[in-house]
Amino acid sequence: MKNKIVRIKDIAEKAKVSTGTVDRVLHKRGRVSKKVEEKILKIIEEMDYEPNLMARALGSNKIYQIAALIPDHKSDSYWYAPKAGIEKAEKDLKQYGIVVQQYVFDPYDVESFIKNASQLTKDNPDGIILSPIFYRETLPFFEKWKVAEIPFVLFNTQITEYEPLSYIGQDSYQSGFLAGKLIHYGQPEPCSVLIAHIDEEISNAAHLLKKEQGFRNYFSQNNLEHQYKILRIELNRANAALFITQLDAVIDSTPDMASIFVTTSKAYEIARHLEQRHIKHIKIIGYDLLPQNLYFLNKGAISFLINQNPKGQGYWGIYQLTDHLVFKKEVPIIKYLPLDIVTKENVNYYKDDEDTVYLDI
Amino acid sequence: MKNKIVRIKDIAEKAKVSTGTVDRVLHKRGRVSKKVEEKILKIIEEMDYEPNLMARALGSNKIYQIAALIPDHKSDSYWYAPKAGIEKAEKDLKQYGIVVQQYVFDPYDVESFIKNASQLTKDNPDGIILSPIFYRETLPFFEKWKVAEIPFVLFNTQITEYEPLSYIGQDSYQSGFLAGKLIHYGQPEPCSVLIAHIDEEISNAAHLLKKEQGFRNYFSQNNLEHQYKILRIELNRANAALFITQLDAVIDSTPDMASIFVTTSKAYEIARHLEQRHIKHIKIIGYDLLPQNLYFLNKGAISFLINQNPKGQGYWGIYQLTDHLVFKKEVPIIKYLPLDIVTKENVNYYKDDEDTVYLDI
DNA sequence: TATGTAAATGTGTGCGAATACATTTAATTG
DNA sequence: CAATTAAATGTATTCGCACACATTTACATA
Repeated sequence: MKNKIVRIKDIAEKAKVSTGTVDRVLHKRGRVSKKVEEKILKIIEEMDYEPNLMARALGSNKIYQIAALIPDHKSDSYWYAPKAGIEKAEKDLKQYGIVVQQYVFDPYDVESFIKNASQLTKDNPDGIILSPIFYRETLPFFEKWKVAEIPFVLFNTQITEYEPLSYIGQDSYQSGFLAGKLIHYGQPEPCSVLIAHIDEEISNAAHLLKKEQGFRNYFSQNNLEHQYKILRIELNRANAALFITQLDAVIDSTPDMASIFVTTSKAYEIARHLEQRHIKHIKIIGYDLLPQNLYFLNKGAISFLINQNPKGQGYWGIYQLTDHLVFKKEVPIIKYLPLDIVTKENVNYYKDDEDTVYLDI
Repeated sequence: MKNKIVRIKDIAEKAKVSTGTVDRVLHKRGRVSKKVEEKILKIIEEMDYEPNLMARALGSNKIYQIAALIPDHKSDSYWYAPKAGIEKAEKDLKQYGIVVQQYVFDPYDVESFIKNASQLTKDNPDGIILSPIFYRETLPFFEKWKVAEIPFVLFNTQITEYEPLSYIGQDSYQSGFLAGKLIHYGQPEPCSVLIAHIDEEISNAAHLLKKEQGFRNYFSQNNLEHQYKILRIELNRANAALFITQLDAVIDSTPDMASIFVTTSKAYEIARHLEQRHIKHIKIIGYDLLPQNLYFLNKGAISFLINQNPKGQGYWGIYQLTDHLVFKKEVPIIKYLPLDIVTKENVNYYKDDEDTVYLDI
């Protein structure tokens, strides 16, 4: 009942030492005799001491430089949201001494990535957040950061070598699985279904393959293989004519195609094309709430979007780093964000208004 | 570039007054000459002063008593989650001087509500959070709290008279609308659909009616009225035999019934009964991730659950009060939580593990 | 002009922790 | 055993703000 807040001073009194000694124990700064250390630790345990985070942040009066290595949203608007999330987090956490320096690279240019990553490394920040979209080129930097003991957080794309402080993103496999369910639920009759990978070099994009695999497994695990024929296609918008030709080819040669699952955020490209051809019976499921996708979602051309919450990913990344750096909290190694099913009727609550605050129970 | 953090002291220096005077202006404590006040306000504006919230909370060293007037979860397990959310928030916000006192009433006993509300009022807390499930009986207390200038936050159930500090919950109408979509999407062929209200006195539960209305409007707005026949039923578990009789009656008299929309968190009761009768072709859509619901969701007996995030509601309520009391922030009058569509394939990411943290971008 | 008084303004301390620095104690050496 | 030094422990100040209290100013009144 009467749980008064325990302060360092209280611990010190009880242990009959000074606050300085307690502090040393709390921060493992050494220079404390084993005997005393043990006694203090025991008392801390007993009294259930919890540091006052505000006093801590105030007293240490430190500035933490966090580096954000992110793709340029001018090259791919998907990256606008993580950037926004990062900036929101910076604003919220400024009071704890968090400062974020952005290093923006061109997602279609490896050199640009390397250049920025090098500069970042030279600047020696206290923490790093990045989306490691270039697998091979990222590894050497991980190595360096490990050596320099700079914690780094990954978002959007997961790389398991050189264990990061934390990964924030979705379970790609499960999201594909979920897409399978949504298509199956809306299409109980036998039909053909198309998986469309758009705009990514599939060989280098492990998460797209995972999505595909999850999707396929939904049908196989539910013994639906004989009812659903699953096709796949890789498209690239760089060559618009080819894009259309290839898409038309598969559509025209598959009269019973009922649904298309787009594994990237480019579902709107398919929707637009189907609209131009006045095809209405093909349902589309895609990812992410880009304005273009929302347009077709509201028109009914896209049935569902799975929200990867890119803004939340950015926000969370900074948040986790802050927890680690400022509050010395333990941070979950993997933070899977929910697989939000977004449709015309609930999209309003996922669209991002500036005031949304991320909470986490 | 060089935006050093602005402190009260900086303002005082620039205005050539003492920090005390600036403090008085900041807190509108009066006792400052008009001329000086204006000057200081101008400087505050110019320098874009933002108070250091930690220093503030630390310096004021105040304890805020928040009263939580909540239904007993022993009477209805739905209320377990909000309570958990409130307790989580209390734990997280303890460091800011937040203490929550719970007043638990029996949701099936108006007297119990009144008794607790009276006691609460007598205890004169700094803020109140409640779910006003008894409409009529709540209003007089709102009146009192308004007079006493105690901010109160509503969750789960919205009452618009006596504007509260904030309402946290879902848009019931829209959630019904969404349920309509989900049923329509999974059931494109003409059929009958049942709306089931379980365990609530419908006349007093405005939000259930809103759900029903939203549900019906989905079909009418999409010109589906002639394809879908919508039935409704009110059931009460208090009389188990009657419950079953009534349910069976409507099922047996409606051979083309394809879906049931349960407007409360009791979808599992329907699912259980259908299972006992070995009926598998009827799809169920309900609310909330109660363990019993999850059981049938994972079995496939319940197709979708709309997550009202009751834990989040509780958490958010306390959080908003804290923002208001401690940080003097402006708080959104309505905080609609998203209409999460939960199905077997994504339920894992909505289930509540203890460590989840609510974030809010 | 002296005095009383309210309004206006200034000052000092504490909140809980971090940290630099000061002091005490113990161990080691010639 | 005193001198030296390293290890262990203690103390004072700071962070930015709130708030109680102290002080100064302005103005009215006798």
